[in-house]
Amino acid sequence: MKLVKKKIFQDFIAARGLKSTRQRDVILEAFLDSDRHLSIEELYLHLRGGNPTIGYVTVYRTLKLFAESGIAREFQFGDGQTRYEHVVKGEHHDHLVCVRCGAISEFSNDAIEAIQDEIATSHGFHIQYHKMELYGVCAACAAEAVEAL
Amino acid sequence: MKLVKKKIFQDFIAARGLKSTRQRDVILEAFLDSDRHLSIEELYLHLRGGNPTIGYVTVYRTLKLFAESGIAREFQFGDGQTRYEHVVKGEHHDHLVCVRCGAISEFSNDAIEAIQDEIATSHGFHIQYHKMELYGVCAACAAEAVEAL
DNA sequence: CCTCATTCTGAAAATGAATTTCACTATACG
DNA sequence: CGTATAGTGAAATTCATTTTCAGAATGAGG
Repeated sequence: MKLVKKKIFQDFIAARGLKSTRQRDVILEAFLDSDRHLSIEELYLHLRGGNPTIGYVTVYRTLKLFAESGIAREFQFGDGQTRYEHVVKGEHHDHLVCVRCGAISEFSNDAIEAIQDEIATSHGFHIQYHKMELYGVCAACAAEAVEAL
Repeated sequence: MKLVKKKIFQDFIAARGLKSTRQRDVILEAFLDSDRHLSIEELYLHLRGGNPTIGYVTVYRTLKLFAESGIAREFQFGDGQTRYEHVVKGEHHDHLVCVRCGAISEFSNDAIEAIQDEIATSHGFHIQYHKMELYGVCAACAAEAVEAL
């Protein structure tokens, strides 16, 4: 899957007449290896450990490129930072966001997608994509809360 | 419904030991009369027509208060501005967002809510609230696009 | 009605993330 | 190689949000 995404990005770079650079390689590698749902800053800080360092702006621009190429999606979970996750076309999932610890987990459900299509059709609406997030307390935090009593 | 929301907000103000002011009254009235999904700036600009004028900061703070009191919800639809819509507890709906004209319409669907609960349960997750947005082209924009051919 | 402690208001300043600019550097095509 | 083109990164800018602070309004207790 990682190789597929690399290939997609390389093809995108080539088709656009863009160049392959050390920074883009390093950022792509780190991005694909990372946990999902990274913000620009998180990825930037992670990369600063590396050597030599890569600028914030380059991380920012490269993540935008990833999104344009289709290997990443942009997200806003309400904490003020834009987050990126790696995906491939066709793949889709939604999120469970813990309001206590901020953990983000994923799920997907075909039945919901089917109903969404029905709703859209009945409104004369042509869906391009959707976002669904369930906010609440994750199992780990709930357990912790019980212990604390 | 408008009266109910006013009452809720007044009770909230009283319970918190806050004061009732002309500005809050004006903002509440305008907010409840307005179309939903207003940004701070939109509401501020709308109010500037009035006389005398109310400051941006006051609109900002008052909308936050509305959200705390439970008569409003905060939203991010990806255009960089925070939007507020008026709701009452228990009421819930989701959104269809047109990527061409920005129009936002609402829908609600019990089947989806039921599935969401199941998913949450199977993840040991305690849902507090959820957000679901379908992005695409609305009927009006689709019609326009066809005409333009 | 006054008094006055408390809260509000709103202009201005600060913050914080995203985005642009620009001088310099790296890439890659010929 | 040489050079046109794209990329990089520090600094500056933008833009919405949030905080600060001095003066104004509110309302509870005289």
